[in-house]
Amino acid sequence: MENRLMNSNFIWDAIDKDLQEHVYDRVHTRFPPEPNGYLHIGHCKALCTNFGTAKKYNGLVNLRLDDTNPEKEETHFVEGIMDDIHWLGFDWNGGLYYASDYYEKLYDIAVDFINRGLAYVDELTPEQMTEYRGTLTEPGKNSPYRDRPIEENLRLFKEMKEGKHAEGSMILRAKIDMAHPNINMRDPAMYRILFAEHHRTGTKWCIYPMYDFAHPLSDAFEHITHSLCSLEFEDHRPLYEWFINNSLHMLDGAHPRQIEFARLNLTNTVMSKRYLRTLVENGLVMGWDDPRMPTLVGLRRRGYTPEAIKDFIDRIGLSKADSEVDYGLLEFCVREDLEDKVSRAMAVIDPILVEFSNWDEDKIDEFTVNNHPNHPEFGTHSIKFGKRIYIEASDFMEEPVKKFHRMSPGKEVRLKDAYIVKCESVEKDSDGNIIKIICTVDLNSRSGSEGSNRKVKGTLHWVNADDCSPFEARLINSILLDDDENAGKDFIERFNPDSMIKKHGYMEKYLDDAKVGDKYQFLRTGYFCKDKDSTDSLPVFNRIVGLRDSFSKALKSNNK
RNA sequence: UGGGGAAUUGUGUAACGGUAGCACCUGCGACUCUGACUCGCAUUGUAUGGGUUCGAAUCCUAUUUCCCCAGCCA
Repeated sequence: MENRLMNSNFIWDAIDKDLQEHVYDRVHTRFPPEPNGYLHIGHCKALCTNFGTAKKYNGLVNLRLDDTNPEKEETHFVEGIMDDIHWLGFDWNGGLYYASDYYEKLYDIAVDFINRGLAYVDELTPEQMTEYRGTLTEPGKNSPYRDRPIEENLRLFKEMKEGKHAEGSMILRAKIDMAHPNINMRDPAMYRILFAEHHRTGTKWCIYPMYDFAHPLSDAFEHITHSLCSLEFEDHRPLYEWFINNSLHMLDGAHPRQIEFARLNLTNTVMSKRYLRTLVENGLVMGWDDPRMPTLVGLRRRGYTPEAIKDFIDRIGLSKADSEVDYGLLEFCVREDLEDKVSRAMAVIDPILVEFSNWDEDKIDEFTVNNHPNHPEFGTHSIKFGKRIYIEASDFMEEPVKKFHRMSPGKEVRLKDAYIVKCESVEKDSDGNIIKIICTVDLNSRSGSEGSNRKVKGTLHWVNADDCSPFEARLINSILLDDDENAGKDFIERFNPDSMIKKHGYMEKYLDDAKVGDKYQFLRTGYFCKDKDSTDSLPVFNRIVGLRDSFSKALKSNNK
């Protein structure tokens, strides 16, 4: 399925050309997440692009944890990232690396830069730095420390490393051009002082390299050929080249090429780590793996499959144009993948009681039903039919709208795999709420018999009231309110209080055997996945995605 | 207002001077013991103005709009 639809894209065109012109004779990519959170669907595009490209060219791909900021990074995120990548079905055949593995090497290169007058220790305060940087339209100006002697730079940088200077008191900067039209080239920081504990190197270091310095050199150390990243790094590319070109004598010939592509945006989805973190930390969701979260662990818990996600990434293509993909495409991919993979079963989410007036109290009929309508190899299971059943409350209307092919007074409807029944009357409580629907069963219409062959408008799913299990259905909606009314509000205020609706319903006994993670299609209501919150007495099922529903769509457009 | 990018149907993406295609969405129909699946049909597009050419989404030119950059984050 991988790369099934992606016939070409501008990156592969560029690589083809590189190979043809012998700029490179192999392809080696890397996926460099920062371990400061869990991977989300947005990372997935970068992930699939780097892993998929390596695979297409029979090349290698490295996993590199870009851990140059000790203040944000944690080991359990590293583990989570590796677990997610494996879950997707990828493996880093080029090896596992950490930017922190290169601290020593990077330090040596930094010293070499100082020796060649390409870097200096600056003692401007952060505020002064900003001021000296200039603006988008005005050039910056040189720091008074810019031309201090090499020996002094060497001594100061060493002292920085030895912890002799306070955080923020000095930094190492590349000496490029304070008047450069590209702000990234105005003497960018290479090292800052941070007395923080690093998840891998502990307190060994108190100076840490910046992304712009560490990343290109890490690529070079690992002999990466194509460094595929997102568009916001496009104007860092000159810097990327600068660091590499000025380190060539310290490298063994490797010269990676950075190519940028547009990142994934999805409708009704926030992908900023900051917001996801806020949701977790404020307890608005149950954790990084909450089924509402666009994280891979969240999508996985909800029931999305790796195949569906990878197919989605293939379908959205790769380009440099900013875009926003309709979430419906992801849902389509999930449905398409699950369609031929999971068994069907019946569960009523919003139950209403139906009683049959012409059915004896103790009479029970039993049916053998297919687990999948198009795949006999999925086997069968049995269901029991008795005097009382539950149907979906929305499948009954006392005064039906037009084209309502469901239950209403005087009309016949088929109960899936059982009988054709007719609604005779309803019982209401003192407030006028329907508490029971009275039906008659057409005894000649038993499923499988000749009498069952006649056509009736609708077929409903149901469960036997005396032979079913209670369960909790979690219906998942958009995690934030994204309508015009909420557009300008703070993220927290935009959290959708109805993002997860819990319903108590009844399911057929067949589903008692489901294990956490098992997926089913609940007939007519959608695909569901058993959640880890399940208990022995109350199984919990997340709705992965609903079925396509042309009836409710038609209803909506009629009402407009 | 500096620099770097991008504009093809509702959405996403192809077409690399020669029939604007594909997928999703949407609509209509067939089928159906899931209003699902499946199948068939259909609608809608080259940001704008000039130019080159037999021929332009593609080349030139002038505009317009949108995105990114002023962390000691990545």
